[in-house]
Amino acid sequence: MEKYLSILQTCGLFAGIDGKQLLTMLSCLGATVRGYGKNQVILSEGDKVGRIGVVLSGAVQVLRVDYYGNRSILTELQSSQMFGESFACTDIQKMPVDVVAAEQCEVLFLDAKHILHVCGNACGFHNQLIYNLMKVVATKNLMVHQKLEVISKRSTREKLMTFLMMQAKRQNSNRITVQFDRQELADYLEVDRSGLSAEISKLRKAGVLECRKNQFTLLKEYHRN
Amino acid sequence: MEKYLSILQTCGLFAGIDGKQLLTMLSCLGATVRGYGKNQVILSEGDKVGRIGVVLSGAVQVLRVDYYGNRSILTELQSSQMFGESFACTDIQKMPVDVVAAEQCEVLFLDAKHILHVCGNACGFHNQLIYNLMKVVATKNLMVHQKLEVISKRSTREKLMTFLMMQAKRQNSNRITVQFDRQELADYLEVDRSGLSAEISKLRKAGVLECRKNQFTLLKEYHRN
DNA sequence: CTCCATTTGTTGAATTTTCAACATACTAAT
DNA sequence: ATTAGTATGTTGAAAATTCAACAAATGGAG
Repeated sequence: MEKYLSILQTCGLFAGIDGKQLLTMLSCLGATVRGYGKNQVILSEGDKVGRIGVVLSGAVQVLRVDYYGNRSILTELQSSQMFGESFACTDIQKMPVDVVAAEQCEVLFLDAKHILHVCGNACGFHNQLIYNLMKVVATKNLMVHQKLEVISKRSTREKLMTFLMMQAKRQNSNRITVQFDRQELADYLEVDRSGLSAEISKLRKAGVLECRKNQFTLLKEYHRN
Repeated sequence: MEKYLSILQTCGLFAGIDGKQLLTMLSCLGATVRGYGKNQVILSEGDKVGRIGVVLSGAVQVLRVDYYGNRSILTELQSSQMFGESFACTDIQKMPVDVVAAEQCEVLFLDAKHILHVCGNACGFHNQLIYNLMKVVATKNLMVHQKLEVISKRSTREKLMTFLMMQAKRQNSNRITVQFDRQELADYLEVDRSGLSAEISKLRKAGVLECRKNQFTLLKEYHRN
């Protein structure tokens, strides 16, 4: 586990917990590590809720696929980010989403019940852990809200621009590196891929943005119309 | 405060805390109560985050209004439900949404920092409170996910049917009472009101549902096409 | 370098949504 | 009961999205 220590220390769940104690906790929390290849399914919709995942390397996507196979990407998580925690903290039994490897990756799993319910060993950091978990869940909540703000927009153009401006703010730059390819971006924005490409073209011609592959640059203040 | 006791005891934040202790806590948490008339703004986008609201009576709506005045209703909260807690638990400073009285209502406000950070009085229930708060936040997360699932659908019909089936499941009946009027339902589903009305008509003619005012009845198993 | 496979861009037709305007139904108050 | 005001339903035209099919560009593998 030691080789994962540095990445785990940047995980919100373990904030304020030093390395030595973290290692002790891991066994207490039933930690296991597993690797996945690109597109491999990590958790399926309907799976039993109960394990919390921490991305150690690579990236995973949280998504939903409906009856007709329409893929909806909820979020992409990079290393040190968690998944499953929000569901593990509620009373639901089954995962409402899929988690899939966006690329080759390693995932650490923890038993949620060991975090939520104080264990016999009385390891003193439970309160810290629960406090941290709450912050993680709240922050996730904020992320979902942001996604909601994006796809609440009615047109492809507004969705794209809202998304890009949000990313620009987050990355604090007008040059934005998007973690999605076109199809994935369309599946994140809940729009048609070809329509998205067409819209990008228009915005480029209008001088609103530049785009090379998945590198976008916002050129001027965007006023909707 | 005593007259609100029974409603507060059904609030997730105070689960497992008995009435007497609850009353003691309230003053410790800086509780205040205020009433609002219909459509009155309770919190505005941009307001300082920090107070957690509990609906004591009536109902409130959490919504966002964009540049062009398009209203997007995120959720409606009934008595004993909370708002603001997810934002108070993160590091953001400003509310990203509005909270408005859906009807005449009373709201109890608590200071978030008193819940998050142990107070000098060392009231013993802080851990319980934080644990409860985590569950509330996680459950809210689930709600946002459900809304996301609804508006991820591409067409008005799919959005409506997904919403209705979700409500039917929740209310455990094919007869669904929707808490929104048409315009509000449209603003929740992120679609055009008249288009929504037209779609309801079609579904009614197709024998999929009945609808009288805000009472919907699902008539047969719905298979998309 | 060439070839193959994948990704991205383009286009027009079909579908759907939105918009605007109006008709009808409903509610509450006088 | 009448009326004013609001909510809901209907319609056609305009706008936007989706779909399908293909063209162009990209990126690896051999």
